[in-house]
Amino acid sequence: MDKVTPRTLSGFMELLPERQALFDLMVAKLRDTFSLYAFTPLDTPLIEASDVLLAKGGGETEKQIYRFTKGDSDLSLRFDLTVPLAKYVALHAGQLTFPFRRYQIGKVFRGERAQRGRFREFYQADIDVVGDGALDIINEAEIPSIIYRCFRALGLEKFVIRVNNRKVLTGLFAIFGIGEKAHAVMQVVDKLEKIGEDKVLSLMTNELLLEPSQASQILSVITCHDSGEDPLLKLSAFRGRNDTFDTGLSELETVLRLMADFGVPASHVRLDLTIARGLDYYTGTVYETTMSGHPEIGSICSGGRYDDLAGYYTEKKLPGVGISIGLTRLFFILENQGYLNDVLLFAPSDVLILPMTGDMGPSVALATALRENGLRVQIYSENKKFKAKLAYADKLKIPFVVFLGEDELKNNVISVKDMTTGAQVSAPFEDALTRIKTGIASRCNGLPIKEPNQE
RNA sequence: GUGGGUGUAGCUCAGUUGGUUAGAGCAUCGGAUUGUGGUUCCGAGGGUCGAGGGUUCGAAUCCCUUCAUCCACCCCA
Repeated sequence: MDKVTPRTLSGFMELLPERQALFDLMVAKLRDTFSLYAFTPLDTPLIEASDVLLAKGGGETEKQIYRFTKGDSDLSLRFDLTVPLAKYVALHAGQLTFPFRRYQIGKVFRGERAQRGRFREFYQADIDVVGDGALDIINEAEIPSIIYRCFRALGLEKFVIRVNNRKVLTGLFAIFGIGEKAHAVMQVVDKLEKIGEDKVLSLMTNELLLEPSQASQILSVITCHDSGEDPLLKLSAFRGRNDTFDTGLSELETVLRLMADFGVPASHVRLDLTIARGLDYYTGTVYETTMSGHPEIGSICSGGRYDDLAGYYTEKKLPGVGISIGLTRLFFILENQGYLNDVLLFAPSDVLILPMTGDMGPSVALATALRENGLRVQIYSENKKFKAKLAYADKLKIPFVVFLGEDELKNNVISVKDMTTGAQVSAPFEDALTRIKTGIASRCNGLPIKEPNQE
């Protein structure tokens, strides 16, 4: 009979057990950090009614969304966690307490061509604060500081949180008299780092039909950081000529100042006027975080302020600020940069019990006793050759193997083999337990813990 | 959606101008060693050379088609 070829679709990640355990450790670390900042966990369905997910409509979303029908239902897989949040908040606004601080970690789906660092199914970790009617700007500084803490908690050091403000850009473009082209200009400016100044300049003059003098003036402001100038200083020269600009600049100054108070060192923050983000719902502060050594992976974290999150679902005005971490990308960066090397000792259990008697009773009782002492224990119950049993422990990197046979039972001891050193001793239960526990304690079974303040 | 590269064992890849029975490393399994793993040694299994068609005495190799995959663009986490 012909077998179906087992395969995993391109762009869908599937990990072997050891790497999966590491991935889960990463996620656990993030959850802990989010909790520190008083965010509450949330989960929403993977599948939603298509009209709900596509309420915003148009563009890439519609092209990339996985959409299907089941009977008469028109359904779609969520392509981010922000739209489901908007629906959730609009739907349950009456029962929620605002400001609503939630985090959500889950899979999202995008039907685009897979590439390095680009998946069709990937995990996002979102944190958002949603206000009722109003939301203080302090949140716009706290959110990126959480990102900083998360990344440091994972052991990452070489990353930069780029901050910008859309009001500053739109205001600036209005001052230059190209307000109606602001959106298109932002899109082009966003490419600066990728295609370079000359190409952006030619796009601006040739495609967007800006005056060459306008274009170069705009660029000189936007790229002033590269020429060693202080962007804030450069920008303040334009103060007083456009209300939106003035508001944006004040916001930007406040956010940058508060971020420092929230504990983000200047080395990890950068006012970058080139980031604009194509996403429509950002109205103020925007963030983008990239790894210094990995430009090819692109952004692993981005977000910003939106004034009207749930406008497609409700009359209620619900402003918010949020950020989204691309966990699947983040995981590959952690692996590639060797941050997980320290935890390669990860094993699913601390002790493997090899029963040497026909009666499994004593082994089961031993397993129970060890588990009651907090050890992760597994009984090898398969009828294999002895060497195969030890090889099993070896392959899974289980640090201790316990033998329980006639000799041990007779003398009321257990034999413990330390798989790292090869040393083996027979000792009474309590003695053996201490031995194992000390051994386990010296192993690293978590992600490296680095406190943000220990620079 | 547009453009380019690559498809040979479970994985990473060799394979000469087209020429006998398609190879290596790793992995797997067996043995050396039936109450002792990792190292070593010996051995074994595993392939419709992505698929279909064509040229040829002869195709993994050349041509066409198709599928898959990777990269770049678009867009994005």
